[in-house]
Amino acid sequence: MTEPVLLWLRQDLRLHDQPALLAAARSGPVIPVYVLDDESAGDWRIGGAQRWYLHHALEALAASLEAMGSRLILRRGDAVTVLRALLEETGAAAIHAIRHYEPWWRSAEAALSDALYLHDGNHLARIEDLTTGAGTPFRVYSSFWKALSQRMPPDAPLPAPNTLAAPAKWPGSDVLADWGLLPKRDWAKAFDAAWTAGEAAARNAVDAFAGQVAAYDTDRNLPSVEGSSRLSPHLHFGEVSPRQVWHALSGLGEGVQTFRKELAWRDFTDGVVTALPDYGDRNGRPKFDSLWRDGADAQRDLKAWQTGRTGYPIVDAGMRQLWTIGWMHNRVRMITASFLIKHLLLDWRWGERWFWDCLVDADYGNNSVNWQWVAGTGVDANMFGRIMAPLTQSEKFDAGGYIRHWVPELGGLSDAVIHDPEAGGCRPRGYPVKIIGHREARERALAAAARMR
DNA sequence: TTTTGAGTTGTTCGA
DNA sequence: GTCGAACAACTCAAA
Repeated sequence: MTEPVLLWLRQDLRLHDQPALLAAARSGPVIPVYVLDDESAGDWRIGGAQRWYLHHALEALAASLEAMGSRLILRRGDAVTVLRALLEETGAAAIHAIRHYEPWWRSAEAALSDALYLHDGNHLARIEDLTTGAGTPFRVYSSFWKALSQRMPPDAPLPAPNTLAAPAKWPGSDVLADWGLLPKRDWAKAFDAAWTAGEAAARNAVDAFAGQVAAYDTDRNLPSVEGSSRLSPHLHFGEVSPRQVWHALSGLGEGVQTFRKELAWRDFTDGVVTALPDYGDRNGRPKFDSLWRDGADAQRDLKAWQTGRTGYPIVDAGMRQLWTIGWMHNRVRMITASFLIKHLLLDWRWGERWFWDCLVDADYGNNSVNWQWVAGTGVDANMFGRIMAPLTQSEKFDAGGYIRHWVPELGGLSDAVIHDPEAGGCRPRGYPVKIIGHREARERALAAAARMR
């Protein structure tokens, strides 16, 4: 009997197009392992919403593996320590895993390098292959896309293995329910209705989106329309790979190119955080370090933003959607983020942390890069002085239906007044007045930025 | 090294 | 109400 190998699963919870799984299967008996690691990542350990998702994703993956006569071994602790112990315990010859680019995973991979075989599978291309003429990583998306395009399409997705040999003896496993991943807050019901985790569900989501992608160009910007892909949690947990998505959408019309450009952002942002590992914690441009408000008033404003009580309907709708289903429409993410940073003049990291805890799709690269982009503090940044006008955006992208759905106090208002009830002379019961006026907020932010310069 | 052109997602103002 | 121009401004990528 040959020695078994460990298959270390992280954000790649699938059986199809899983090169680490295929390589492991070819080498002999396979012990699939998921390690719940709340230590390596420090403050970036997975947040509450993702724990809910992870619970269901692991449940689905374990069922698929069991259908193949295999198992999913669950362990908890620092990943390097746990895997070293498992190598010892099982006599496994090696670990196979898909490469990930979060800084804590890169450290763990380096620490295990003598036993670890890394495979590329969660990106459209190898990050290190995409560099500028000078050999440095891209900091500007459009240039990155140009370089990536030349390497597209990605290779065809790989099949799932037919069989998976079991080891002579299975190591012990934690019981998933004992991990306490399901939240104490009363989230579960709305989450259940919004998301189905698992590889099969991910495939269904891709199929459903394939039917809509032709209209993606216009519909993705309309919060009231289901025009975005809703694939982000599936992609984050690797229930589907980006190249599977790329190929599944081939030849489906104009919107495909636009969507693929969005898909490529995952690759781009992982390149940025590979070059700048603390990008989630540190301003890309240090001069912004002292721009933000602090103190009790700032905390009160943060709370109003988090709970969707700013008096700006589009902002409040977004924040309540986030809290309720662990996800927010992309355009509204921009509007709410810009509002926190510029209208409330609060540190973007406060918002980033909130998103990290609340989003089922929170990705270290995407979250950091996009917050810094909106804030204007980063590489490839928007200018700070470009302040989104929430009321204009709400009207322009026709968010009336979206607001009525997520802000029940405004459910009875017509499109004519819903974007700005105050200006329309409406004072709906229980809905707060604006926390700050748009013009006033804009002038305050611009003045603060001018002082900084 | 220097220069040049261009940059995910806008807003406001005034004609 | 609609439209185009002005806005403000810094860094990156490539020639």
